[in-house]
Amino acid sequence: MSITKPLPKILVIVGPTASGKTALAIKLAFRLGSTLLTTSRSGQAKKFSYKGAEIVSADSRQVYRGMDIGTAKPVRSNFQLSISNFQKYSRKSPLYISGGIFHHLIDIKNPDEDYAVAEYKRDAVSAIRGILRRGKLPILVGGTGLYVRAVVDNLDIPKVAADEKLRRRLEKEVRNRGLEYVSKKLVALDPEAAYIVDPKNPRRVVRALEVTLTTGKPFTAQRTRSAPLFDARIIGMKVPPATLRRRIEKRVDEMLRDGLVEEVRGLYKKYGKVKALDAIGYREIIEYLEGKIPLDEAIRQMKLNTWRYARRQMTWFRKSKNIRWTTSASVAQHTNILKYVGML
RNA sequence: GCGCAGGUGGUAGAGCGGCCAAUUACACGACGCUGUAAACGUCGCGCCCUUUCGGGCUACGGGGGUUCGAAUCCCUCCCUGCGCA
Repeated sequence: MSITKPLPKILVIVGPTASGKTALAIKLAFRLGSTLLTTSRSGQAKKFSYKGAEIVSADSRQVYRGMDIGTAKPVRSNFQLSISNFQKYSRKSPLYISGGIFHHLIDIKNPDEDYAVAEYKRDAVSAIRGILRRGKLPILVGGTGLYVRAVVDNLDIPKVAADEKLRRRLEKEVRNRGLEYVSKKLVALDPEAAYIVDPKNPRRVVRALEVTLTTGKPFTAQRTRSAPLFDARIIGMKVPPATLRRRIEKRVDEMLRDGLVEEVRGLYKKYGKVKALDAIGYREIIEYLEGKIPLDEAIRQMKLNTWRYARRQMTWFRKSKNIRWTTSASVAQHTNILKYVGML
């Protein structure tokens, strides 16, 4: 038995859209920061080993610049940083600050750039390590279940980048010879795939084949999981369905008022129908801009699709056994959460 | 008032004598998914019983008929849309 160093703790906040994840994260981060000031002013010893917190976003659409209103990005504040502070943080991309707290992995790509889980995992892990190095608590916040899981469960994503040409070829094969045929082809090359890859899901079958064909090794042997990198303490936001639904509808209305149509018009003009814009709020408004549906119909669909997305998110997180659910975010709850991550 | 077309499950909309608890789509519900993940996919969806197979009950505007058998045919009533008055 070797003595292993305890894993660094991180706080993870998950939950459906519009459940208030980011707001909670900012409050917690802010509280850690202010607690520090109090203790140092009184000259007492530090009560905890972190000097605050920084947020790491786990949101597949907020990574894109310009997709602001429709993704409900936290409002960016123009915070004047002192030179020394600025140098302490990343030089790679401009800092994203909201509510006085640093947010990582927001606005890091243009909508026409590819970005996927593997890249996300790499970036998130490095962001978290940076935060830990600075002696702060990393708070991973997001609704993209796969992204969160990639980091928390330390998934080994096969290092095969998307090969558009190959994908197109395989998709064509699915159309011409049928999905069943292509699925069988996969199983012939990777027998394990028979009970791991859903043979009825073209996208998953194509990806598995993509990995198998380009590496010459079975896909299923490559999607493994390594020992955890962090001691993740996960908080789940639980909101009563009726409340969540109301919030979603209200938020969609606000997005429209804030100029979503103009935002989408600009992005669509500049980038066309790129993958990043295949997102709720953008899809529907594009339909409207193309004259396919009236605006009120686009809004109706946005509300509905957001709601259904929220449902799917809840399904995704529900099955995680180690989530500690919280219904409200009172000060007492904050204290409990911080105790949970060993911050108090 | 006359003529024509209709009234089917949460909605739209098929079925037009037995294979119909009723095609399909949407909504709704449950679930899956390791490089598109706000993506992609699967299952369920009248009620009741049954582990499975299956069985029972109530249903296609109301009522009444024809028939071994009706959502489907006939009569009648009510309602809706269009045309003519």
